[in-house]
Amino acid sequence: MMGPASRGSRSVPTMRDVATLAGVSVMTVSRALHDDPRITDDTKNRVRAAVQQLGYLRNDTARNLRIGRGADAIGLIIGNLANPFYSQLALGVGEVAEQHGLTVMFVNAGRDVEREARLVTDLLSRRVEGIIIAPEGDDHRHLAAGPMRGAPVVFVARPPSGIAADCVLVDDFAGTKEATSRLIKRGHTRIGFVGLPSTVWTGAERFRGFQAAMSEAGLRSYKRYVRYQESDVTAAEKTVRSILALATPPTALFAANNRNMFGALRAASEVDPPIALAGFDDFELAGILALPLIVVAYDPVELGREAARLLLDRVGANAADVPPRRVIIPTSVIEYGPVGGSYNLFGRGNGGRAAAGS
Amino acid sequence: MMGPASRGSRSVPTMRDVATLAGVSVMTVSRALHDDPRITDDTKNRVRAAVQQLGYLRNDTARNLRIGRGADAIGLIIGNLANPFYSQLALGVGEVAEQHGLTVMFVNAGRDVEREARLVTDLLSRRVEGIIIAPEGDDHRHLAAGPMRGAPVVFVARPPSGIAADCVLVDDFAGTKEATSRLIKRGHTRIGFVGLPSTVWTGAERFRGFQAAMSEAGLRSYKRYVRYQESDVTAAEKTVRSILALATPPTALFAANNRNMFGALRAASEVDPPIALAGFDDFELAGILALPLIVVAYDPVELGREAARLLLDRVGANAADVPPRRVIIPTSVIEYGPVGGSYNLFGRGNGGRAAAGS
DNA sequence: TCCTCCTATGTTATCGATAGCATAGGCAAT
DNA sequence: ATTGCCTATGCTATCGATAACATAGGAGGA
Repeated sequence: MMGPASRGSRSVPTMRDVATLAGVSVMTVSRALHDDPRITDDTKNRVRAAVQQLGYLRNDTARNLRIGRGADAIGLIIGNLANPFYSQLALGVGEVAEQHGLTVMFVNAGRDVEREARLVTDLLSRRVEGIIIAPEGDDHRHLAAGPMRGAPVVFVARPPSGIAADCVLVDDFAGTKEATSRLIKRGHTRIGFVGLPSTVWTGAERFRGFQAAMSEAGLRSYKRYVRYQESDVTAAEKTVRSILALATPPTALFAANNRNMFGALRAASEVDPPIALAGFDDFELAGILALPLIVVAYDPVELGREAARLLLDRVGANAADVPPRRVIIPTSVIEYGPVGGSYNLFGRGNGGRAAAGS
Repeated sequence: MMGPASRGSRSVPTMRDVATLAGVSVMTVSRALHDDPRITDDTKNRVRAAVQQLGYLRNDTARNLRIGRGADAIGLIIGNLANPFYSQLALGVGEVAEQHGLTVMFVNAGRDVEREARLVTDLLSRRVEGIIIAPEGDDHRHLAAGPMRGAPVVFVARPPSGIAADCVLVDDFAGTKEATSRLIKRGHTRIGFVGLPSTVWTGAERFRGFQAAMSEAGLRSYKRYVRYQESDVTAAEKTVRSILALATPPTALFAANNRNMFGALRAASEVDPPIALAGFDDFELAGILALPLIVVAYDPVELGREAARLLLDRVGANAADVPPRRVIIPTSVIEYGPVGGSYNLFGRGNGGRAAAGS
């Protein structure tokens, strides 16, 4: 039985323990484990045997402190991981980080700037090499060089405002404009827009793209079909339902992100004939839906990779001289659905045939 | 201009710098920052002013070393974050971790056990408090108490084999059995199964549930409709297409996870009348698809939360005496689509009406 | 007035690993 | 044989923060 000294402390073996067991000094252990050529093979073997026997594992906390490194990690502050955009982004970041022997410390972004600032200082206290962030508001003072203590920061999806920093953006404007134009080309004139809060840069940019396409086509009376809201499927569904209930409903809608698109799809599944939809973010089932569908596609994973690359580029190197860089991830417009012509889609009106096998 | 001494090292201020500026000792700074009641308000203010002026931030690496803690983080080793199952799991883990002031270090699981073992030791070197893992194969020796150096480990989605450890599982068997029974109740007798490799526990369990339902109904000749494969949408699509091309195709299919379900949906969208589908994992657009659809739903976020709870329960406490626990996340079966009756779904045969607004 | 006690602060040792310098022992050269 | 050098290993200080112990100086009691 163990005395009170054992309360919770599993007392991991240290290098000193290895040294004692191997009958050498700690420094010799350190050198042996780094395969220093000055250490005899015989000694190395004794050390390695002791390491095996004790199950010794280097304490990176101590090591990092001594060699002046941080935690060998990068911080990632993003929104809801349940949103595929963010999870794919995280995937890309993790991929590149691993190639550099770094781990990713991820934390969920706060709703408010204050919380976000706390997360930032927390990560900096943990001595991450830098931070990748999809910031919430447009007040980015807590991400300026001062508060960041010189650690690099990369903005994703939204550009820094008021401070100089690298960022990776999606071509929101061009993508939205092109997709909207395609709707117009298909003959739609009454087009609605289910947008994000205009305080979100992405939301503003996408709306700008929408406006540009409409203006160029000479369409001006779309304001009553425009809505802004949070990224929430249920809320979007409600919003779209209200738009569709107007006396003269639009014949097409642009959804500003995948949350809004899903909400729109739910609401649109109730109207006949189906409304045409366009929206930002591709999704897996896009190809099998029986309604005119246009999506603005891009690669969120690549966005994450690029952000990590920009960040790591500044880590270690004296990159303070390099001016802020801005990488734009290109978008492409994909037209799914009936218009493509060759798809064999799920059909309306076969509800009665449901229990096909019965 | 800066001399060569400035190469890359941003030289963050230390507690010593603060002490010097405030005209006190480092210990006084430490106490002041911990709001020790023995320190004069006057001194505290001087210290705080110095902290402000220098932008000092506590070095948690040093602190953790001294107080004998690890990195205040938990390791998360999971499969592809692009799979919503994993990203939601990660969300739940992060949620609970944050409540305990811990961050999550996540790394992508390896394809092979060897890589996985490397990731584990790497995380342990970084002194995480414990590890949550969705292991790849069924050889879990690298996760035994020895290699884990006594750090707790929690298995998610798959139980530990050959070692004692906590785990959180989904009720794969019951969920699959119930969903399959519902298909049978709807009159299907020729039911296929698009499964995972049988080496994956989840895959085996779900197949067992499928078999149980079929046996109970006296259905025995389903073997030719059973396939196993990797979790890949494209591969699943191909597989399902080949099943549907059989002389006597099944009238219903069970897809063992969301990847297979999506592949099945793609393939099934090409046949008429639509095949009935059932599958593991709910998905957002399930409610608007015009085919008989049954899903086994559960909460992956809660699975992550529960795993984190189990892990944290063993951290710090002398929980070595607590025997391994097994938590089962319940499933529920949801029937979507035409059979429900009240849904107004996308319809077949309106392909020509596509450009509705034109 | 002197001595105690308390209070605010300082000193030292420590966490575990590692850089830099120090040293013992062997071998070669003179 | 003695000097000198080289090689394998050891010793000490250090990274930054903190626990444990130490101390100066003032307040209060006799």
